[in-house]
Amino acid sequence: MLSLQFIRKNQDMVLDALKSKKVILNLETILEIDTERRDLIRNVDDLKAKRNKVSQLISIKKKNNENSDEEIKNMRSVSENIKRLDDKLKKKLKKLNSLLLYIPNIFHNSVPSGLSEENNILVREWGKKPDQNKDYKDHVHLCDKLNLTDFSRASKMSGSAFPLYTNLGAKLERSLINFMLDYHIKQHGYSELMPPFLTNREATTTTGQLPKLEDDMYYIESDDLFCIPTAEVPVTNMYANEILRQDDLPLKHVAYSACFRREAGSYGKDTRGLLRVHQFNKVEMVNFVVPSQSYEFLEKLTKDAEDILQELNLHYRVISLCKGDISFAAAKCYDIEVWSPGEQKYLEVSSCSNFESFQARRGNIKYRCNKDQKVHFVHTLNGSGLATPRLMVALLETYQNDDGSISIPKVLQPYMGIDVIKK
RNA sequence: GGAGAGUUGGCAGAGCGGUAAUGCAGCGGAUUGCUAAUCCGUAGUCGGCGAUAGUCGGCUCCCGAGUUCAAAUCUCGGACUCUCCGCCA
Repeated sequence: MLSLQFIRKNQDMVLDALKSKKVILNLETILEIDTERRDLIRNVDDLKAKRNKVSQLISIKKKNNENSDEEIKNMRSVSENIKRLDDKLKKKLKKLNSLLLYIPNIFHNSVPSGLSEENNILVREWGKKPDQNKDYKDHVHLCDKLNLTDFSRASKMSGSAFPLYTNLGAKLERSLINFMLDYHIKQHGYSELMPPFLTNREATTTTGQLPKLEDDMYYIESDDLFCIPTAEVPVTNMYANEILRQDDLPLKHVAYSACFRREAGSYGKDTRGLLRVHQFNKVEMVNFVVPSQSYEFLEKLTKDAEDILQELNLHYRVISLCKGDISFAAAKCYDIEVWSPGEQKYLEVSSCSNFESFQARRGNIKYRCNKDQKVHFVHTLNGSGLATPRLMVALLETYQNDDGSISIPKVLQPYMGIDVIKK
């Protein structure tokens, strides 16, 4: 959410964000309602000031046993007017707020222009593509041969695109999660959380999934709760409606969660195996920081995610998303894509974003500044570190051997207890 | 699912129809000056005027509705926390 004051003063930036993020919304309407709002506030505040003054007077007269019938009579009509205007104001505010929730975040000035994927900028690459002459089997083939997943049986209980990991596949999944958690905690100083996987409407609005993306969420109607699409939702809301101490910042949390996405509208795209699934596991990093430092932390957070791929020795690249590719709530975003030898393409395994004060404003997350003792919104950031399905794809494919077995990377061996998966 | 208790400014805690005591902490200032004491100021938010400093006003005692000239205080509805009972992993 942006402040009305900001919108009033920076209409061009807001229009750019609306256009780039493909949000259809009439800014004029919002500004008109805002003007009406301010007029109403002025009127009703004047009346209330009058009421307060006269009430004071009545109180004094009563104490002195003086008659105040005249004042009381006058105040009756004043109060009626106040009520009328307050109702009107409340309706305006409600309408205004519902519109404001649809305004996307504005861009940081380093975000590349352009509306499509091709305009994303390659920031860096790490490692090398594995030997291009080798005959790489894809992960579906490998999982099948080594009994690591069982999609056809999963469909019996949940339908398509819900993974069922089996045997060493399940253990590998668990190992990846534990390795990543342990690594971020030990090497990067994160504190661990295990959050609820269902969140209410309010919390889901804070992070920006609602109201715009409700169709992409799994929803439990009887309790008005949403299955989280990422641990970002519960973790970011941890400090909702709180004023944090500046000395407590930065707060860096890492959390494992299952993630649920309906992927409405993306049927037929990347449907094979683990490439796009409705439920997956992810280790998520969330930062709460002082505004002046948030872009430093975005770089750091992205490196934290990259470290996992480096430890696993997997080839990847980092790209800076252009205006048209950045999500609704983000001001700037890096995607990390790992190389899949089986697919012969890069797969997104992490998205690291700075939301600046966008989520903080929606969730009312503030801190008290040491210097001036005033209260300001924090900046929130988050990034996957990492999501497992595509990581597993790249891992299995990259580490496959000619005899059909799969070597286990060194860092995972303590978790797996073996160094190779074979038939 | 049933019963009870509670929710007040960063924290603690009074007030129970006349417009938020007090204590502590933090921050700012004053004063005295021997590792401290004392005193003063200091919540958030929205709006008006003002270039800024500032200043004036509104709102805010968990949320919402109601009664009243006036609600932290009374009535109704709801959320959350704690305790007990029931059921269940």
